[in-house]
Amino acid sequence: MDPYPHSFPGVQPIAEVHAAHDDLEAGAETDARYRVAGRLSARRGHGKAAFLDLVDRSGRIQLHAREDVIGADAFERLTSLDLGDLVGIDGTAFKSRRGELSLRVEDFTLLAKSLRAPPDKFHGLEDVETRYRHRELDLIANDETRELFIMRSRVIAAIRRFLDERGFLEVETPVLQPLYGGALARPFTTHHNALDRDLFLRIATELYLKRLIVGGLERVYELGKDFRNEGVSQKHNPEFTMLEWYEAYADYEDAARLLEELVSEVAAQVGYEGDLDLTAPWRRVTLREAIREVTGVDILERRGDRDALHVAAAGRGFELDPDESWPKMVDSLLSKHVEPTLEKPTFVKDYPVELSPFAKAHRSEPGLVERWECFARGIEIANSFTELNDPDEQRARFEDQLRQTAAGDEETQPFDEDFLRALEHGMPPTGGAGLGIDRLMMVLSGRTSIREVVLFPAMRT
RNA sequence: GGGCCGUUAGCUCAACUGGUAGAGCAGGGGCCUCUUAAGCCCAAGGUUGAAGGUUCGAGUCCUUCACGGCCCA
Repeated sequence: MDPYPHSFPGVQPIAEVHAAHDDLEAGAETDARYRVAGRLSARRGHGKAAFLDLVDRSGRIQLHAREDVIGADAFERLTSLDLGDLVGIDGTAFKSRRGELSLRVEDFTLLAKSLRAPPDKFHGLEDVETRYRHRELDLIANDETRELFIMRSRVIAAIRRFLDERGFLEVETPVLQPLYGGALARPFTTHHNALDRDLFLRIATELYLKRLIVGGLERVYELGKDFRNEGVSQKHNPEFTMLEWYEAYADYEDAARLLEELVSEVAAQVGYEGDLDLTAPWRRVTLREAIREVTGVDILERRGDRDALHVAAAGRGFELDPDESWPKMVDSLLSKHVEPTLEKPTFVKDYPVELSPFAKAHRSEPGLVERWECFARGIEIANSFTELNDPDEQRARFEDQLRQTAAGDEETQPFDEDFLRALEHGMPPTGGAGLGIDRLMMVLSGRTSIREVVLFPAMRT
């Protein structure tokens, strides 16, 4: 018997076999023959007969092997297979006396030998470290893990479908960039040998995508990996999947409507069964109001006055670092005290300009920009602006970032002359947004760690 | 970066105040033709995360390190 044959054509998903015989009565036989393949997950021997469980991506089915059906020699070979072996089965459907749909084995083929012991058939694989480092074992042993990553794939496919149907073009922009930008984060650096120059792994796709809006592509999106050189946590993996889209002639309100529609439709398509109500419209609240609700502090009454804000927050029992700038204090109040309380999907809108170097000034609120962040289950999942398209204003924002860099801030925005030059050709009014796909998966799956929704999360060595 | 907890057989877990490291599953040998965590009998399976230390004696106590989890920054 060849332990590693080359192929096994004509396999049907196990779920289809179940679907075809849903209403068969216990003890009933059929003439329906199927070819299935998968991994052997359990065996219950009974001398000259045996029950085996076979698992494929779609599900599990019981096999019944009888010596009087396949002959003594084949029976011996089948029952001496190890749990974990990959086998192909030809068999006839029937329902056992206890009502379990099964295949009576008529022929079988070893498709690949497993040389290592599989995880415990009952407890599965529980050791978290092993689950992350050897995800293949997690997928073999734990149905929930397999279902989660199948759902992730379906979510991503549904997102693409949603955007494609609305006239968005999927594009690809550089991952290796001479200058990083589009977010406030530290980049990974790498080196191009032939050019003998350092390059950065992108931290966002924002600036290139807006250059495509300048170029007249009108509606674009990119769904791919960004890289940020920061610590790992339950919410952060150094490489993560981000969707960004930009829509000409739209603003941040349009982007909010698109996001809530996208998420509610995608959730429905993948059969979301969690307890969050994701149907649009979602709650909208200004940043000022959100912070006031939770802390009682009015940030705008103390606009730009970090001492006054510090005192006001301390008076309400919220300690802030007195050396931080006013906008950083606002960010602290938001991320430490407000964000964790936002369970239901919520748009928090209208941010201080200092935190948002690419957002357009608010049409009616001085000192604020048209920006929202969207939160759910206590974490940020998306971020959006009415895009700043005035090149002179953008230049001033870059210059302000340079001053913050000089003051020692490591998460600032480098000056991007190519991007400014593009804006100088004229960018239409544009609404843009970024949606963290890993974060979205946390929300949809109810997982509290990003590592649970990333196939191979970053691990130490 | 700090605090707490964890790391024992391939997997899931035991081992009291320091006293010969055990079990179930998986794997091996046998019995068993409707079981489903099948059952029964037999045998085997270990550098207790690593390195030091205390002790007559360390899985257990101490120190350092590695990796992971949770909480905090």
